Amino acid sequence: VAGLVEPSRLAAWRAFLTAHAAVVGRIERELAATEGVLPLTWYDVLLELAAAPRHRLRQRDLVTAIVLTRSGVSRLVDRLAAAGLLTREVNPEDRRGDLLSLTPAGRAALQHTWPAYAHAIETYFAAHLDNAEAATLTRALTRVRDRARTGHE
Amino acid sequence: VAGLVEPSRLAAWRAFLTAHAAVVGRIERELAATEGVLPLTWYDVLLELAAAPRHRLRQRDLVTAIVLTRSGVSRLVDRLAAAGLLTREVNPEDRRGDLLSLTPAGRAALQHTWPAYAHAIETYFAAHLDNAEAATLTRALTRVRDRARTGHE
DNA sequence: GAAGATTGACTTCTCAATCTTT
DNA sequence: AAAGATTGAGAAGTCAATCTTC
Repeated sequence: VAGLVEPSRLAAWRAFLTAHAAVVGRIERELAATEGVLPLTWYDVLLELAAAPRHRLRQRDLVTAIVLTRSGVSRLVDRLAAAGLLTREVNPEDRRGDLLSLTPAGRAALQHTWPAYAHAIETYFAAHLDNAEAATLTRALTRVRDRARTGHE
Repeated sequence: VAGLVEPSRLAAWRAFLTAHAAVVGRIERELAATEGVLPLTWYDVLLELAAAPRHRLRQRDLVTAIVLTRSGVSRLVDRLAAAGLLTREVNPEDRRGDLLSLTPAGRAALQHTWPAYAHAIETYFAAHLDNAEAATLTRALTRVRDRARTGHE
């Protein structure tokens, strides 16, 4: 298990994998245990919607934003729609993809979830980073993510 | 979507989540497309076994090493055993948990997989980090992981 | 034909309950 | 009772094939 990858970078890779599993697992279990709070993925979808130009998105846009396959997004959106948190509206300008938009209930759920989510991020992630580390993580991981997306290789 | 978490740390959190999904997804698809190469989780289990003191571990040890629940480990080990990559041997000193050990086939698969895996890590992760970033990632993420594990709250 | 979305079949994981051994 | 492991039921994602609209 050596050669081929420079040791300090291999260590970074292992830390990246295990930290993700440990922290995300923790946070998700904590959210699941809290009454009326949305799971992480649901939150992400609604957040993207809230942040979108006219508060409307096609599923296509979610594929890259939340990093899921097309079918994964389709099923996730089904669940959110069934829960009444968003609606699909026909897009008159391109009937291939409906426009998703937040319902009032979706907006409320988003606001209600944020404090619990923020608290979990703070407790299990943010509190353990200093300013310089946070900046480095953002810069390095954003670069890594974008290269992986653009098919780099 | 503000307050409660310092913005630069929130950015780090978002980058952490999306980078993980993008990079791991990429690497797993690449390994899956390569003939005779093991999936990431399988590799991790065999690697832990290879690195263990007498090349033997209980499932219990895998729970923390590869960050899965007990039942997840149980099912994963089932698959590896069915594939002939490891065996369960009764532990005479404590019959509650079998000892896992690599078969020759498991050892061979490990060696055969490493070059492909190393190449993928290099291409989609390591190549995009400089030395300082790699060191910071390891230090910061290891700390974060260990705090999440110890129930920190 | 290409792009957006959906669906069936399948994989892998989690939780909760259970069993065995200590 | 606690620790290690397993199992049934269910959740959520992937791939490949398919359908609709551009």
